[in-house]
Amino acid sequence: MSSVPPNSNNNPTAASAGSAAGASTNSSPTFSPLYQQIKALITKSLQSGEWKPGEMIPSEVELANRFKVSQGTVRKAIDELAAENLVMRKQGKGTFVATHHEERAQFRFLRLMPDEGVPHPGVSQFIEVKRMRAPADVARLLDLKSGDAVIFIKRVQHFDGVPTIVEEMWLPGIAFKGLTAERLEEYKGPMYGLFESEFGTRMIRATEKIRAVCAAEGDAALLNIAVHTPLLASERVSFTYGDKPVELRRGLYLTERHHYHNELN
Amino acid sequence: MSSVPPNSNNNPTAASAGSAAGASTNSSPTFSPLYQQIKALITKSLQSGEWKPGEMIPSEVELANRFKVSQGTVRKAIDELAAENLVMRKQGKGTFVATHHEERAQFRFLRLMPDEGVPHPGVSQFIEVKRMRAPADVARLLDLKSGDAVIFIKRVQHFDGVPTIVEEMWLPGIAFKGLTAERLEEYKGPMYGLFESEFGTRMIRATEKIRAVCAAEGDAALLNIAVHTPLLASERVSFTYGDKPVELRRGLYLTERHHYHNELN
DNA sequence: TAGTGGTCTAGACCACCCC
DNA sequence: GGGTGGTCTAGACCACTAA
Repeated sequence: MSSVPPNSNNNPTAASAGSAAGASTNSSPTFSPLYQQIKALITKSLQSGEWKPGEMIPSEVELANRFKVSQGTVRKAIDELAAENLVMRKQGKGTFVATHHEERAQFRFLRLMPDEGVPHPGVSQFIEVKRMRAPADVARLLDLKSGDAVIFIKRVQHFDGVPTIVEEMWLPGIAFKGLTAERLEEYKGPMYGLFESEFGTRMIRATEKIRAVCAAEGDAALLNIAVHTPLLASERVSFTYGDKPVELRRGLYLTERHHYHNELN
Repeated sequence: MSSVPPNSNNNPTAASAGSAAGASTNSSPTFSPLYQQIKALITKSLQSGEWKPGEMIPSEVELANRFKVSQGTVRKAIDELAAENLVMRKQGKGTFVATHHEERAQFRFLRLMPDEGVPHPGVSQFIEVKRMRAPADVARLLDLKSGDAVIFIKRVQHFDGVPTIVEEMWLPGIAFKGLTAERLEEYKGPMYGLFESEFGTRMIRATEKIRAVCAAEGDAALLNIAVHTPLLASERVSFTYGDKPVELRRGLYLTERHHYHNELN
């Protein structure tokens, strides 16, 4: 295996019906590079739970042997997974499945920063947790049918004793069966950590739309502010593996002692 | 040069006083990898204007020869520069210095998107352009002394005929000497394109802080809205090479038919 | 056809971590 | 000492672009 011409377009598994190897008349669909195929295979293992959040995945050499490719190819696949925050490399130790139970990951999805001092987790006050049928707009964003069961959560978050965020969340009822106010209240740590550990759903990406609005009566009362105080309104959809939407979150942020921080590159 | 042990910690230029090569007792400062040094050298050439925005930089092989390293090392350096949007690779053609004169780059720093339809550039209405002395807060953010000369620009941007953004900008007076209302008005294309082509300052990164506020009288008049309408208030500091701040921009965004879009990864 | 970036390999050595 | 990821090299071939 050392002096043969490399890369006869070997498919590392028997997954796809391989065809058209070295021929020059490859037409449109364009084959994906080996390392992309490896990346897809590793992602599938992550998704299937073969390696759990926080655990170490096999070493590069081991994966190279398993897939019958060079270490360099595995490396490039893992590089991309690390760039997408699906895994985390630790020199000298190994490569680990990313998890929401970590300092670093705490503020990955919450961009609201205190004007002064360092970011720190808030204190949750749950207002309501219930099962309901998904309204049309929620169903559309979560890729469900209108009327499908969803879990609804409403909470207020306090920072330094100041109520700052009021948010409503909708989660698919099937995947989050058994999520109750008690479970939420007794759980210490980030909510996405709970979802990951207890419900096997890991959020890996989100999109957010932000507007400015005026506080309505109910929200003003919860945040202990005057009606018509300007607030940031965020609508966030979070996705798990396979770009599947699994959470809709609508938040109102009080920006008197906080601001939404963003880096533009 | 083929069978010698590689990497005797050769410095590609005579820049730093090389020391401590293979010895095992390297103490704290930790040497940067070769490709990082190459990256720094390429960045310096970009900054000095050796290759201008839009131009092609030398090929990987050529740079490898120039720096006396392998093509793979140059490649890794350029990979990072491409990830930071300093250069753009085009397969089969070459690697090009990134520029703000491009479709792709138009909306890199403006995250305000129309609720319906595709993003498109707005129409500028310049309200005021003048030289002034930097107030303390502006000076601090631009890394100037209080009272240093700055260019002040105020404009309204219209989308589909609707005034949507009112923003104020401050630029260092020295770097932007000769920037007048006429120059701004006659220039077609993105403002950062003008700054890049006419003033040799390329914005490569920015940070943004966003809050919700109520429209004051003056802004309400400019945007043709009621006083106290909620608006997004953005404070953006843009940086050029070497993390040097070169623009402060304070904008108010009307979010009735637009929203601020963000991707969380 | 020649030149560019993109992929893949194989092997060496380094830096870091833990036993 | 032995394992992990990180760097660096050298050389082959592929895919795309332009003359």
